[in-house]
Amino acid sequence: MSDGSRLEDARLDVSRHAARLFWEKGFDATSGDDIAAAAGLSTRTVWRYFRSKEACVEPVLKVSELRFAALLGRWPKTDSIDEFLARSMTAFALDDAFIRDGIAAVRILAVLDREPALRSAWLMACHAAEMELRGVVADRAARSAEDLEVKLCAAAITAAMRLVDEEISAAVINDGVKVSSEEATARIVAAIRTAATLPICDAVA
Amino acid sequence: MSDGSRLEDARLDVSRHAARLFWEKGFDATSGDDIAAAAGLSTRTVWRYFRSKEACVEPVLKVSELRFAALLGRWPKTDSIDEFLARSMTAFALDDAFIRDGIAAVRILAVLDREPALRSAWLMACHAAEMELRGVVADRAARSAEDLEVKLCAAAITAAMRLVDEEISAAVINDGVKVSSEEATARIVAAIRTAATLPICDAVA
DNA sequence: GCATCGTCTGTCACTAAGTGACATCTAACA
DNA sequence: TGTTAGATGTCACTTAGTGACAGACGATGC
Repeated sequence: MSDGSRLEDARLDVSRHAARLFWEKGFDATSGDDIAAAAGLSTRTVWRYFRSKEACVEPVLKVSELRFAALLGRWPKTDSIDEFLARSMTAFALDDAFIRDGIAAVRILAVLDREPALRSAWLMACHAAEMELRGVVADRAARSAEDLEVKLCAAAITAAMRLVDEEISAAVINDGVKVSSEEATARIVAAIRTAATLPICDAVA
Repeated sequence: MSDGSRLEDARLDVSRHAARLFWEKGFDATSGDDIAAAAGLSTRTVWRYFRSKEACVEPVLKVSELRFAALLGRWPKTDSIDEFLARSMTAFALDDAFIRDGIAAVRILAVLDREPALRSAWLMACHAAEMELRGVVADRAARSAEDLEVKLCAAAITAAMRLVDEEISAAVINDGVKVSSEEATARIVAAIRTAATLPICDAVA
């Protein structure tokens, strides 16, 4: 593993602590010193890792989105989105890290209405995922990632997935609703299908 | 004009100064004191108006988007998006405040790649516009604004418009390309048409 | 017309977010 | 084994942002 990746792992670890503290104490009541102490490193290093306190939560929000984008990057051209996710989402969603980071993310998403700083971080995480999704769309559509239609398709899909994530998180955490993995997957698939502006959801080869 | 509106006007005025300073000096090199001095009020008041330095630029980014959303709110159900904007976009785009704030926004959008704090503010502004657009979509689709399909449609349209705004801004400021009002409108219309997931772009009554 | 009230603002002192400089440590490399 | 590059902690600092208080001003009621 390269040094860059090791640093990314370190940032993700700190981000997990930040997310837990933001969830337990609230954003304003959590200090940079709190985050540093929880993560076991100096406050200076926290500010080396993150450009702002709200940015501390971005990596853990981003990692779930990027893992999902990477999963979509392994989507065979011969499969529809339904076929592919029906087959792979269960194994993907059972992954330990995914569950742990997913819970952290779901908790953060549940409080966006009253924490603009966390919404800001979430929108930045979604934007990063959108950038990754451009590659997936470009590949399936056999077009350049710089193509405006590819960018638009990726942006629309990302927006749709963000909505579903927020809805499911609010339902689960705030309203106590139980949502099965299959149901969540079905809603994600439906959202991707509805939002996709290029014909990439069915087999393309 | 109510007090609330007067305060909003004050915040917008400060935001215009902030945007100009962020553009001229860069985000990091601009202090809260700088913004306060330029706006002619105390630093304390700047922090009463905004929750963070990056949030200072949100109002001026938001106002263009919200004005456009308000314009779409006046879109007759008997018109297509093309008909309506062909008729109303010129007068709308000639509005003095729109031009001034539009230029400020375009300049900010041109530097998003190297100013994550400004991108963060821009994404928050787009999110606010998305909330307004839900009403427009709900009205045209004769559905509730709480309907997930309405939310999804508004999110996809907002994402598409954001991309076009960013592309045009980067082209105009960074690449020196000239984009006419008619051309910008045509691109916005095309983006809205492509992204809309509900049948609202043509006459609905 | 004057008193009262609510809200906004500036001042002041302060906390917390975030930074620059320097020294130390450690892993990688020759 | 020595060198180098990069990460980290410490320290002192700047800047972002806050709480408390007093004054100003417009709205309201009598």
